[in-house]
Amino acid sequence: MMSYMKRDSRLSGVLHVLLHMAAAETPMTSEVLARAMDTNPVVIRRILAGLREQGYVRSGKGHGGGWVLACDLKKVSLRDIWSALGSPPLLAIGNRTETPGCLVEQAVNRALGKSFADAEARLLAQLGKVSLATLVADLKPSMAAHHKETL
Amino acid sequence: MMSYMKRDSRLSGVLHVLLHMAAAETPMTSEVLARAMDTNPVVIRRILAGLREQGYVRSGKGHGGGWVLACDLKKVSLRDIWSALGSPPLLAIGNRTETPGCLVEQAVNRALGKSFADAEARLLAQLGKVSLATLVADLKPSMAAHHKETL
DNA sequence: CATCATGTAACATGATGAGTTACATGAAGC
DNA sequence: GCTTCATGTAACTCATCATGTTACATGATG
Repeated sequence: MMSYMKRDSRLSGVLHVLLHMAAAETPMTSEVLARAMDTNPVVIRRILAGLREQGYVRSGKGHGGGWVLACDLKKVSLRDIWSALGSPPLLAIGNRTETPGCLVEQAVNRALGKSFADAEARLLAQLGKVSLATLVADLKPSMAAHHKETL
Repeated sequence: MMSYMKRDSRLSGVLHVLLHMAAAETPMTSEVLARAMDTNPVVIRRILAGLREQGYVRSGKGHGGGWVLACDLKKVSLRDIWSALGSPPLLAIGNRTETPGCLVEQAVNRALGKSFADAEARLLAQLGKVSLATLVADLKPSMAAHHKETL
C-alpha cells in the first residue's frame, strides 16, 4: 500500500565520518569526507559543527586544515554522539496527540506509550554500552583481512 | 540545532478508530470517524481499506452503511494491526546504506544493526502481547470514572 | 598576498504525508 | 425506479522538511 517514512541516518553517517577521522593521521577536509559519504562538504560541516561545540572534534582553517578528533575514543559512547546530534527521535512511530481530550485516545496512548518508552530506553542503554573505541577495534580485523585479500 | 523527523501516528490513529468502532453498536461512517480524529473522511477510508483487505473490518455502502469490526478483539494484537498497516518502520534511525562497499561503514552497520534489531524485536514482542480486547478493557474504567464526574 | 579550508546564510530541490475535490459504484428506503 | 447516502478511488494541491547547492566572509598557512 504505502509510504515508508525514510530513516534518519545521521548517526550512522557521523560515525562513519568519525571512524575515518580516527584512522587518518592528518586532518581531513570536509571535501574528502564528503566524497566518502557521497554528499556535499557543506552538509559535513553542518553536522560536525554540532559535534565541535561539544568538544568531540576540532576544525582548522587554511593549509593543512580540516577535521580531527578531539576526544578519548574509549570514553565516548554511541549514545553520546546521538546526544550530540540533538537527541533525535529513535522511534518512527508515536502517539497521535500527546494530551488528547478523548478518553479512547488516552487509553491508546497509555498502552502504546509504555511499549514505546521501554523500547527507547533499551536502545539507549545499548548505545551507551558501545564506545567509539569498540567500533575502531571492531574495524581493524576486517581491514587486515581486506589487506590480505588484495595482496 | 535541527530537524526532528515527525513520527508516524498511523498505528495510534487506527487504534483510536478501532476502539471507537468497538464501542459503537451500529456502523460508523468515515465522516463521523474523521471528525473524531480531526481529519478527512477520505483519509479514514484510505487507512481502513488496508485493514479491510485483511479481514479486520468490514464496510457497507448506502443507508446504514459505514464501518464495523469484523474480528475477535481477543485474538488481534497491536502487532497484527501494525502488520496490517504494511509493517511500517518502527525505528526512526537506521543505517545509511544497507550494503556499503566501505569497510568503515560496514563496521558501523554491524555495531548499530545489532542494537537496532534488538530494539525492534523487543518492541514487536510487546505489541504482540497486547490485544485489542486488552485496550477496550483498559478503556472501560476511565469511561466509568468520567461518567461519575459528569453526573 | 595568494591559496586553502572552514563558517554560515540563503536559496533550490525533491520526496512525502496529508488534505481535498470529483466522480463512480452500489445499497437502502420510499 | 429514483433519490439519498455511503464507500472506492484517482488525481490533484499543499505544507513540510531534509538535503543539496551557491555564494561569500573569515581566518590560517606558506
